[in-house]
Amino acid sequence: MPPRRKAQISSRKQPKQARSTELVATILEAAIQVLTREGAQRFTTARVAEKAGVSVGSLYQYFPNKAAILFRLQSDEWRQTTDMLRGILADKAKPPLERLRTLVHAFIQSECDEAAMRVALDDAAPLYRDAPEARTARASSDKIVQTFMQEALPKASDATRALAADLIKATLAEVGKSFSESRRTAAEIKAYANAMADMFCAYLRDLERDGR
Amino acid sequence: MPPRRKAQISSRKQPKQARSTELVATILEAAIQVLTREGAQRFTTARVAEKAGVSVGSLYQYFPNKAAILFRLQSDEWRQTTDMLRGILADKAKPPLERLRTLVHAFIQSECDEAAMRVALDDAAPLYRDAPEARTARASSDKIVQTFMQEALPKASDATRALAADLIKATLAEVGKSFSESRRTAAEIKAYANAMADMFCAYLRDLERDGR
DNA sequence: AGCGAATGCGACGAATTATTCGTATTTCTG
DNA sequence: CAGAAATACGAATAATTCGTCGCATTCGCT
Repeated sequence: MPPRRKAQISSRKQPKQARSTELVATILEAAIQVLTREGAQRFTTARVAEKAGVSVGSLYQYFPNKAAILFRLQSDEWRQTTDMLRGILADKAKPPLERLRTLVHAFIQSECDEAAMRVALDDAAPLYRDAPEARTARASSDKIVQTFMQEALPKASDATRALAADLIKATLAEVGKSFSESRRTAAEIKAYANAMADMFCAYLRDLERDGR
Repeated sequence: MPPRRKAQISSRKQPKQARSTELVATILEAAIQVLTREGAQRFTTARVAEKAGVSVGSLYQYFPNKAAILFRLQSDEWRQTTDMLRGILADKAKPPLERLRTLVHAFIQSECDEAAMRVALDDAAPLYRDAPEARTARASSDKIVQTFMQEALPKASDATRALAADLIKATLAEVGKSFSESRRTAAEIKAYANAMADMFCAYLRDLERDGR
């Protein structure tokens, strides 16, 4: 059942007519439903096709395999998130650390809003994680944080900046994920985001003060 | 293939003779091999049994299902880690924040030492995550961090302490996991652990200074 | 209308899988 | 050493799974 070797993930065929474009959209929507309602374990091409009211054969016209559907979902989520974060960090009217705080809140909130899907998508990660397309996608967010660090840590060395960027990026992503797994009230979410922002700010302030 | 309903995870039968005790040990060792070498996807009872030089039937004498084997591995790892951390935090000769720094280094290091297994075990998490046994196990580590926070943040409120404990615990666990996925040099590991410790210390110092 | 291309279908093949159960073997006990 | 209990075996079973293929239908266009 697991594809023996390299998983091709790039799309098999581009939809050329309106109906097939819509079909792809229908499939993706159904895929989200199946993923959130049934979980990663029970995410199968047959179930997705059935939910979409489409035949498996049609599905395989536009997605070379199961992993491709998952990767597409992940990719869409990802683009959406990075766009949001880029927008927040670009607002140069506010000081860097305040932007960072806004970012943390926005990220945690979005993570909690779609917790079920994020968790399921994460469970399915082994299926698409090693695809080359996934790796290239990651690089784009690195740049966003890197340039932010230039502003937040003007006095620091490049190495320090890179390390801080790595750490904050990982913390945000991973901890957000684990936090979203357990249902929380709005107040808890806010408190947690604040604490995380406090932690980041304290760290960055120290780094800048010591001028490393 | 996925067990339709609730996964029983507690052990089926206790080994009573020496040979069966050894058999269980052999199975667990083989399970580690399979998990690290083949990954979570290809972790099957048949493969484990084969690697152990044992029949599947024998395996099922002592493990009610596949998830039970994985849970057992995770459980062992977990106990080992918490024991180590407890030991580090108990050394009251050093000031709290210094102990925390030692702890971060030890944790990240151990995570990197067995990266392959940790990653694979994490990939398989959906199979055992929802078992009640897994939930109870988590509580014991909470206590360790909680009591440490009493020392590190004597002036803070209980709510603040709980939040800080949650945050640091999650960061350590999750970020350690993601960090271990990519191979790193010893120097990088050290630098990263230091940065993380810096971040924690900066945060805790701020909390304590403000006396919340 | 009519023709080629695009699209849609879903039964089917091939492959894996987890787990059971009847039987054979070994160990323990008195 | 005999009978019972524990242990070990592994072929057989029942479910799922992914992905394909030949054929039917619809679309876009002249």
